[in-house]
Amino acid sequence: MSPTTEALILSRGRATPARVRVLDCLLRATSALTHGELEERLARDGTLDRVTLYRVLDWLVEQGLAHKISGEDRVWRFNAVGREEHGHAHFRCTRCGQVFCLDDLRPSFALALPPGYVFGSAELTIRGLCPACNTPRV
Amino acid sequence: MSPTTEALILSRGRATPARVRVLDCLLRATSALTHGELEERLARDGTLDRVTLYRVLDWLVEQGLAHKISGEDRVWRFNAVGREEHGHAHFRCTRCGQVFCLDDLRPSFALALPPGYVFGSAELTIRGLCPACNTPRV
DNA sequence: AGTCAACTTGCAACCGAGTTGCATGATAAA
DNA sequence: TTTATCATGCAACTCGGTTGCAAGTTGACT
Ligand SMILES: [Mn+2]
Ligand SMILES: [Mn+2]
Ligand SMILES: [Zn+2]
Ligand SMILES: [Zn+2]
Repeated sequence: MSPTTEALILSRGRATPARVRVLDCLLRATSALTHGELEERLARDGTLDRVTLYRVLDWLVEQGLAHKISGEDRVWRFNAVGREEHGHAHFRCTRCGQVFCLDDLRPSFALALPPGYVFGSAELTIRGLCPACNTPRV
Repeated sequence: MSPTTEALILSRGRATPARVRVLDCLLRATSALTHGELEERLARDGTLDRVTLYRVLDWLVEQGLAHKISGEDRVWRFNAVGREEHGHAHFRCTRCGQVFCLDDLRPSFALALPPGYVFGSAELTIRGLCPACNTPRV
């Protein structure tokens, strides 16, 4: 819909309606979305096949326009990738289950791996309460 | 089998053959094991129902004798818990897929959460090459 | 424009890790 | 020994995700 979304996709391949709709939805979201959540939101303005949605998501990840987060509920969550490559720090709310990307939180760890291990990359997940779930009781 | 394993379980409940066999297998393992890997290893000395294995694993986790690790392949991996509560730092080999617990690696992060978020716990996963996969080419 | 290969979509069937219901077996307390 | 509680085995099920294939769309090249 929005021209920026379409331009983003065009820079990587064919800007099909499905791709534009999905990326648009991801860009608008404030937290990472599951396939099911996307399906629900997209259904509000037309139909989109389950499998097509899976394939569009895979394609977006492949193209670096989105990334997917694995969680404890065996469900992938997807998030549009901003201009900057982030440090993959994520926040999982233990109350509502939502997952937020902490884009500008680049954690610094001091770690010494046991001998023989070769460091590749690190992924940090914080568990706790998100702002919405952290409302003081009335 | 080993008396220590049986004692460990007895301290938490009934030491059934299935529980002893499973925990014994976990204690002997050098990396975290999937349900499938356990099934395979346990099959070598007798039969054990798939569902029973799932339930035994749940029970061990519930009792604090094991803990489970979620990964990118949507498969739980289980690991016996030593005496000390570890800091949940894990190493996932990007070549062989094995997951190792870095028990004595207690990473220190410097992180500042955005306002509104309440810190609960942190989980750190390192990706890279495990010692076995890091053999220099001959 | 017209042709054709490459890509995209939809549908149905499938996969596999994990779960549930229920009947049967073992165990421990009363 | 009776009885309630817990553990096991089997079948059927759930559910997120994948695969095969036929039909539709796109775009490059005559
Ligand atoms: Mn992220
Ligand atoms: Mn661990
Ligand atoms: Zn929340
Ligand atoms: Zn390895």
